[in-house]
Amino acid sequence: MVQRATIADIAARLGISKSAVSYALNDQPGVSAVTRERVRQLALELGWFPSSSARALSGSRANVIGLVLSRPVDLLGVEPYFMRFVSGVERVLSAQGMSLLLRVVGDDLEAEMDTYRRWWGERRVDGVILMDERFRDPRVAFVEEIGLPAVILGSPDEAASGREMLSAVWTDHAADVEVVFDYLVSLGHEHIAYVGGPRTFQHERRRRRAITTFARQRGLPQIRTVETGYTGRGAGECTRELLQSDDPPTAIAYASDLMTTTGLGAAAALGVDVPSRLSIVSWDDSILCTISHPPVTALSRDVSGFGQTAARLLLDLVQDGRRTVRRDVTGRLTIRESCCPRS
Amino acid sequence: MVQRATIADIAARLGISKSAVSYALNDQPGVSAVTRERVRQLALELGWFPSSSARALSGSRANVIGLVLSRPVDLLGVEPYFMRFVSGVERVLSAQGMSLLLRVVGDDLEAEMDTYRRWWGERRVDGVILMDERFRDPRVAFVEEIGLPAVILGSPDEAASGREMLSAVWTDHAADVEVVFDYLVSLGHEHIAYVGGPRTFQHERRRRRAITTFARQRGLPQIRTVETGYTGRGAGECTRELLQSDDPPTAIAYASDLMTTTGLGAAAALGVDVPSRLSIVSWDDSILCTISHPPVTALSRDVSGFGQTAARLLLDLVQDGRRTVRRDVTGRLTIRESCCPRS
DNA sequence: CTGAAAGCGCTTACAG
DNA sequence: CTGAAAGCGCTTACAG
Repeated sequence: MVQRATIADIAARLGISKSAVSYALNDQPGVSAVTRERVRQLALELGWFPSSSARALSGSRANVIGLVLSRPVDLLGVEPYFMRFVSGVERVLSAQGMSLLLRVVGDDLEAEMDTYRRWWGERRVDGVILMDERFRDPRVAFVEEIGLPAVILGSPDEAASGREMLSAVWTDHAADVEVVFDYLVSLGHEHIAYVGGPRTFQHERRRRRAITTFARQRGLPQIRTVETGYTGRGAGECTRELLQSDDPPTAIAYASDLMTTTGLGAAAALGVDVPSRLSIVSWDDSILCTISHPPVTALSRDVSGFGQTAARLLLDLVQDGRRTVRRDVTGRLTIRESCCPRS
Repeated sequence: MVQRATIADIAARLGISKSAVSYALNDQPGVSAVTRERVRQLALELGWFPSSSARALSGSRANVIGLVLSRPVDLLGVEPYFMRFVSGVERVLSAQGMSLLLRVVGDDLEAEMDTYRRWWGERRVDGVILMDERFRDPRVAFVEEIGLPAVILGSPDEAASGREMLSAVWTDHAADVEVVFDYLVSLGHEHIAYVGGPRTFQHERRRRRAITTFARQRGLPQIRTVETGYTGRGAGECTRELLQSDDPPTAIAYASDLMTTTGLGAAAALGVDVPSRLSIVSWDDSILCTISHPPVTALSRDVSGFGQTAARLLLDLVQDGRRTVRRDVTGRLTIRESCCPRS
């Protein structure tokens, strides 16, 4: 095992003070160009890296960002969304020499908040990203109370207003709804169902409200929304019920790829052909939509880019105290083979 | 923002020394039961948590484990394997008050090793898990050289022998091969193809070798193996080629769920019915196998449990210096609807 | 059982 | 431009 060098080693070998070494290594004024160069050279030779804990202790910044995934583990494994998001976050962080601390808890906001309390108490993270804003989200007041900088993925009005250390990235659900429903309506569909996730998620509530508004404005009373869990199972059951009802929809939009795929399976099991008898759209696009049969038309969004944006806003917040409320880009519809004009 | 308390605060409020506080909080002898209790009580009231960096600096352990995922980001997002593994690792760590540092790099072993060098240099992690042993894996010698404790997911003989700070969890590929191929052979299949990933992965090489051995021992020369990338695309192309060859297989086993799903699609596109004309088995089981049509018979393994085992071995290594080489449990076949007797 | 002190490896005013 | 010193919040021998 190679002994890891410290600035004291470098200082000793060069016959200068530790402070000079520190200044040289941190691009601070106070050292001659020659000394600076010699220090750097030796640091490189010795394979020196600054001790993260020593730096954190004196600099009072951990250079670590925390992310808690509070969803059922099964879901995390199978829903591509999370890994795509994480990789976007990670990309921005590692480019800045920062790290990502990851914690997986079941669907449990209390455990999530406990984690924040602990991380922040231990000075382990500089800030966190709050995924999936909930209805009356207790996390917002909580992070504010303990003073933990955060970025929430959700609405600016309820979340970020008046908060000191909270930024937000929000999605314009009305715009997304127009993209999806305009398309289906343009194909002649009037009877359209949206199979969504639980109302405990703020984005589900907003999407639903936008759908209702859309339906009223366009005079399409047959548009309806259905609530289920974010599980394949739930989406399958909903699909079955919808298709077996007296007045089945001719088009269904699902909140996630996973739900879409199961919905597709349920339709197939009932002998309802997609797309000739039923058009299907997924509100989220991933390879699942590509490999299913038929490939599914989906609202594509850059989830990794979303993660990058969230990470950047958080860095702005913890590094410069800059609060931001940013609107995420609206999704684009990727047309595949799961929709056709109403027969 | 609440000011975070330190042991100095507690000591001052109680009129005792910092060391007494430290001993009390760490269950060390040297404090009376009464003092200990008063300290604990106050720490609780003040919401005190030990500063992780201060602890790491004096205790010389970071209490953090590192995990680098070096796979194409697209793959990570869509292959359930990684998140399942990560959640297993995370579970063991968080139960011990340890944290997981996650880094996502493209398919790039150099970048992975750079990350280790930096993490270790910065004393940021106590050890790492090396996923997916490669053929002539450069990481093994590397972590040994820099003195970084590690657990490798791979073979014991080439990897761990003689290494000081390397544990291993290995898989008995011959046993897995028997499970899968015995089943297919029992259905009357003789002409079976294995569509696997790149030979740069040690587990692919071992699996292949085990398949070849199996074929020779059973006198089944028509069993063959094909190599492609771990992408849906590659598996689709392989499937097409196999099915359009002069002598197409009657059964195909795929290395991953994702490949299986694409393979299924390719067969459907060619009008080859599964299972009546082609039986399909996936070497990895996840919900993808459940939601596909037909649902796919798969080798089920407890990926999360695998992650837990890896994490435990790593903790044994960094906490007690205990090296272990453990064999992972053999997979069980979950029968679904993608196989039937050869017609 | 208790306290004063050194040390972990840095950063950063403060004097020269 | 350079060095000696204090401090970040802990842990841990070492004296009492």
